[in-house]
Amino acid sequence: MRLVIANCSIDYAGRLSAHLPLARRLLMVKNDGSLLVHSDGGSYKPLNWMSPPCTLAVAEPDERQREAGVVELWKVTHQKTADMLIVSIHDIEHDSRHELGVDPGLQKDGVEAHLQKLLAEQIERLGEGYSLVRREYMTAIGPVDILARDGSGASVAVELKRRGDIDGVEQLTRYLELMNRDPLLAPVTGVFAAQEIKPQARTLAEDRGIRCVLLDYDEMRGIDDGHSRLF
Amino acid sequence: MRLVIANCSIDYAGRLSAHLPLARRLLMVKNDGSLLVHSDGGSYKPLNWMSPPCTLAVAEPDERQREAGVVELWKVTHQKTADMLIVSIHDIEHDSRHELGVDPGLQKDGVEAHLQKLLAEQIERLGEGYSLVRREYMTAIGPVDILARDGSGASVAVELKRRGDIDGVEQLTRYLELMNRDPLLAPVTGVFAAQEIKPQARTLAEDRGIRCVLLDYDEMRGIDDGHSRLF
DNA sequence: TGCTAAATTTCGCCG
DNA sequence: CGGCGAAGTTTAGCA
Repeated sequence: MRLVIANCSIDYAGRLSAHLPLARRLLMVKNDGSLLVHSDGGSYKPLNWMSPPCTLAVAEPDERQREAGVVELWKVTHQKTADMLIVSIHDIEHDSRHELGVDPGLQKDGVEAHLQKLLAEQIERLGEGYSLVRREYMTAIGPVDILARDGSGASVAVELKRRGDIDGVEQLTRYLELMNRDPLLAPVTGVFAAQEIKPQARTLAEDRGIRCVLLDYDEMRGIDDGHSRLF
Repeated sequence: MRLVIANCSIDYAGRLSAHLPLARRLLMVKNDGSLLVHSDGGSYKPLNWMSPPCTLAVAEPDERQREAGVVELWKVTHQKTADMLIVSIHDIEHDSRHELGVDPGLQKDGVEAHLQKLLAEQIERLGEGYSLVRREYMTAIGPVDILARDGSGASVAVELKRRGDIDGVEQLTRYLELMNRDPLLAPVTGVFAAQEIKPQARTLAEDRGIRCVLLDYDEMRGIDDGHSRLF
């Protein structure tokens, strides 16, 4: 990600035409080439933007533009739609680059995060003698929703979903493969827990020795009594 | 605006509950206290955010959090809705502040910016002998949409709107008052041009000696033939 | 992959 | 200021 604070004016031509007069703004260039133009107010919506897939090209300002004070021209063009965003930069106050990596992404929820908390508290739902190690157990490829131990003390990795789909099984499989290479954890077994598990996902999971557990959200919330919160 | 690049995890509790696992992200704190959390991909929508009006408070992590690697805690709370966003910062890579000032705002348009270009090209629509001086003529209180000269060489300030309302007349009035104090420009007359002019706006404009001109977008575009673009 | 409907929607217009 | 509807909508779920 590249962050630029600059005096700039902006023209957009695409599904509509729009213009931003000269002012100091934040230009956020994401790794995929997409651009967001933010002011110091308003909501989360940028003043203007270009969605991926798109490419940013830096052009030389022509003489007329240079006379007008333009020192750099950015042309951001969309691959398919031919939308174009032109940033006329007059003055750069700040310019920095940062490696952010791929984001693990939002665990959104009217349910899922809560479900995770509930299952952590009611870990015995997975079986007699189960105990919680921790939620969001970090691995090199991302956090495992819940790490637990079964009655015999063996590690159990739990993948939690509201709707249990193939993707979730694949995800858990990757975690298990990685964790079973760690002698301190191995052997690690897997539990795929969800409110609803698609037949395909169940078949795949059981074929890989992953146990499927259906969770009753209302019942779990009933026990929890709803008094507790995330904080 | 404050820009922070940090390793952080984020919890949101409000209209829903959501969690962002630990990862490197951009935290954008706007002047109104609102917060945007961006990753290096996706669209213009942040991973998470808090809309204004809200306040950001920095808290000390407790012992358990400190052990988990949290060096700073941000609590962003919404004034009315009691929504809360908690940013657990593990590591700050970058932290900078920037004064951006108030943004003049987007001149959006399926029409207006295009209309401005078209009228600039077809300035004779305002009357015999009219000539364009320039679009976006800058004044101390903002840019006048179009500055032109009439057949006699007198300055004409044009305010352009899609829907001509009282506000537009007031705006043009302010420009006219300012410009008429400039001996190089004065006397400056005003033209209020729009696709549609509200009766109240027309009355006010004509009362102030401002001429109203109705623009036919399709007709103007027809003459322009659609071959030209903003660039 | 294409559609359908919700969104922590945001934004603008109209009363 | 509240309601209604569109958005360069975006996003998520489902066939």
